[in-house]
Formats: sequence, C-alpha cells, structure tokens
Amino acid sequence: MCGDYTMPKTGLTSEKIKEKALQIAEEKIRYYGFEKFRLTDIAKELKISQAALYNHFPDKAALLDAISERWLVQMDNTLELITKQELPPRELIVKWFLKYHELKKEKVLKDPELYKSFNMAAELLKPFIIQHLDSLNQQLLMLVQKAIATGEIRAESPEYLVRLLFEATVSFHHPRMVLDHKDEYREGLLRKLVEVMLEGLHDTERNQ
Amino acid sequence: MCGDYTMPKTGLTSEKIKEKALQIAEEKIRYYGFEKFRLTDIAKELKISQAALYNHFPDKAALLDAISERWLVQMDNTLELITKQELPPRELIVKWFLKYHELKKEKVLKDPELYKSFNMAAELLKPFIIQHLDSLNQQLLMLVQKAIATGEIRAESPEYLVRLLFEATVSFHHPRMVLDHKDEYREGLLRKLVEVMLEGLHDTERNQ
DNA sequence: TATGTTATAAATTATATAAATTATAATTTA
DNA sequence: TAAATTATAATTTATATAATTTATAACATA
Repeated sequence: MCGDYTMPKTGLTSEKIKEKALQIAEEKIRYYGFEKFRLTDIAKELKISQAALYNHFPDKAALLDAISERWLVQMDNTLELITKQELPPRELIVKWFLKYHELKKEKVLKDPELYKSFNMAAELLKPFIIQHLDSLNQQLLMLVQKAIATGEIRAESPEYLVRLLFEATVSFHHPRMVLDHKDEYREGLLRKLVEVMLEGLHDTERNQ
Repeated sequence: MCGDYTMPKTGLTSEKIKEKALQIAEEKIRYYGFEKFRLTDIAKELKISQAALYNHFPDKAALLDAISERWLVQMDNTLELITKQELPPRELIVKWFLKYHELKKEKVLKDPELYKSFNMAAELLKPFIIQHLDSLNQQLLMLVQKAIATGEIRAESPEYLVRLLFEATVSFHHPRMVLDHKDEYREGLLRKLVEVMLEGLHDTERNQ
C-alpha cells in the first residue's frame, strides 16, 4: 500500500505526503473546526484525488488522531528532557509537573480546535492516548525512584506513589480540567500542591 | 403567584404540589432521561393542566434544577454533620472527603440519569451549584481552622489551604471525574492522598 | 388572589428527503 | 507495485416541514 522508494506520481514519498496532509489538515481544522473539516479540501490542496488519501490513512479518524499523536509525542519528548536534568529529584518532579501543565495550557490557548480534538480522543481513551499516559507514567516512575534512592522521599511502592501524584494533580493536567481552567493562573498552586505532597512523603514511615 | 394558606383547587398547598411534581419528575427522568422527560406527563400524573405547572415553577429548567438542588442540600447537610463530630480535626478532614466522594459515587451508580442532569448543571456553573460549592468551602474552612488551632497543621492562610485540598482531590469529587471513575474502588487512594497532604502541612514552616 | 382552566403562540424536536462527504472498487500509470 | 485515477456505494450532514412540547395570555374559581 505504501512506503517504498519508487518515485510516485506526485513526486513525493508517502511519508512526505502524510506530513503535508497533516499540515494542511491542521489548517483546515483550525478554520472549520475538528468536526467540520473535509477530506476533499485536504486532497485539493495536496493536488491529489480525495480517494488517494486512503493510500496514506486508513480513514478520516486516523488522520485526525495522527495530528494529536504527533503533538503528544513531542510533549513526551520535551518532558523526558526534564527527567534527565541534573537536579535534586524532588525539584525535578515539581519542574516536570509544571512543564506538563504548561504544555497543555499553552496548547488549549494557542490551538483551541486541535486541543478539542485531542480532548475528544482522550475521552474515548484511544490507543495513542493510553500510550502517552504510559510514557508519562514511566517518566514519573523514574523520577520517583531517583527520589527514593537519594532518600528525599520514602515509599514502599514507587508505582503507587506515581499513581498518587497523578491523582493529586488531575486538576492541572486532565484534558477537560485544563480546558475548564484555561484562563486561570494556577502555576503557584500546582507548585505548592506537589511540594506539600513530597513533604508529606518525606518522613512518613510507611507508604501503601 | 404562590405560597399562601387559602385552599387551592387541588386540595394541596403549592409546597406539596411542588414536592409531588419533583417526585414525579424524578421518575420520568429516570425513565425517559433528563433530556427527554415531558412536562405534560408530570402534569397528567398530578392531575393538573400542563400550564398550571407554571404557577409553581418559572420554567422546565427550574424544575430540573430543583431536583439537583434538593440532593445537593441534603448532601451539604450530611457533610455538615461530620464537621461537628468530636474527633481530631485531621481525622475529620479525611472522613469528610471520603464521605463527599462516597455520596457522589453512590449517586452516579444508583441514579445515573439524575446524576447526569446534575453534571450538566455543574458544567454550566448554575447559581445553585455555586451555592453548594460555597457551602462546602465553608465547611472545610471550619475543619482546617480547627486543625490549625489544635496545631495539627500549620498554615498562614486557611483559605489557601482549603483551595489546595480541593484542587488535590478534584479527581474524587468533580462531577465529571466521579462519572469517569464510577466503577473503580479509589477510597484507599483518596484516604492516602489526604493523609499525605495533611502530613506535608504538618511541619512546614510557611504555607502560602 | 393564589391556583386553576382553556386557547394559542413560540420554540423545540422528529421525520423525510436532498445534498454532500467518506469509503470502496475497479482500473491506470510512473 | 505503490500510488494514483475515476466511478460509485455507503454514510453522514443539511434542510424543509410536520408534529410535539413548552411557555404565555386571557379568563375562571375556590
């Protein structure tokens, strides 16, 4: 169906066509809304027929999802950079949550229609959403394990603690919650919240 | 329009009619869904004309809201009882949040259609929703002030701390979040979360 | 005079049909 | 042979109209 190195009729590889299709789709979604954009418009701008899009995407939903997924992967990578910084793990955890919050809020403010489409995918718990959540879980687990190793926090189960931290900060990263609070400044509150949690985990004897 | 003591044609006071209307409306909403129930059905069962309902409710939305409000007031009262128990404030705060979570979860499981209508009202931040939130804020503030008074926690601003506790527990009481997690057992997680928060607030020097 | 009635206006929802869009099939081409 | 085309089937969305429901008005009554 796609993906080899022979020169196709458009003069572009399937990968390039896909990239261009996503770029054009983003523009159309921003203009018409994610529930109103048309494949015909995208095909027209790509100078291919509407049916030819199906050589690159299984269906319209896959194209829409690819846009959100691309953003999520980029976000995952940005956050991963933070996990690798040379700072005390507790500071890193705070910094990591603040950045996570910032990236979501920035998206909802700068790209509201694309955010809405991501939000819909999140509500449906589509596979690429689960993947993203797994990736974040992994990252925070690393940080928590570091913090335990340095003795900055105590916990019997790092996994349970990761769960606890995610639940406690839902208001600041859950797609719907970020949307609801998009115009509020809550960074100070989030910092304080995570700091209090970590403080509470500092000298507790037993966790879970 | 209503509310004096002359005997009306139905033989019932306006208050009694309202009560019965709400009771019947609840049944109709459970059966047809909150977006599908009809005033005509309620009037028929009350043995009055559909137009007569307007002597008791300004419009259909007011009737719907009255149902949610009645439940919220009952919940506020139940929670207020907890705030008055003779227990260490920190325990009370944990108990209070657990009951709040339990009441919401119980409603979504036992009365899903009425819960949906409450959820819609919450998303629109209708006045009675604000009232309910104010009431809960007040209650938690009392508990936090007690905890500060007994030295169980330290904080410069009790109001800020109340905000912090509500934000940290959003996942367990926000209407939409409770709906999303209705089939999960998370009581242990909530208890732990509040305990860690309170522990973190125990020996911090400065809060806010 | 609060609460009720019937009549009816206004608004909403349901339904049928036309139009447009998405998805597939059969075929062509670099 | 991957990636295109055109043709067309399937599905979705838009639109107009009928039916229903909600809300108001004018009036009646205990």
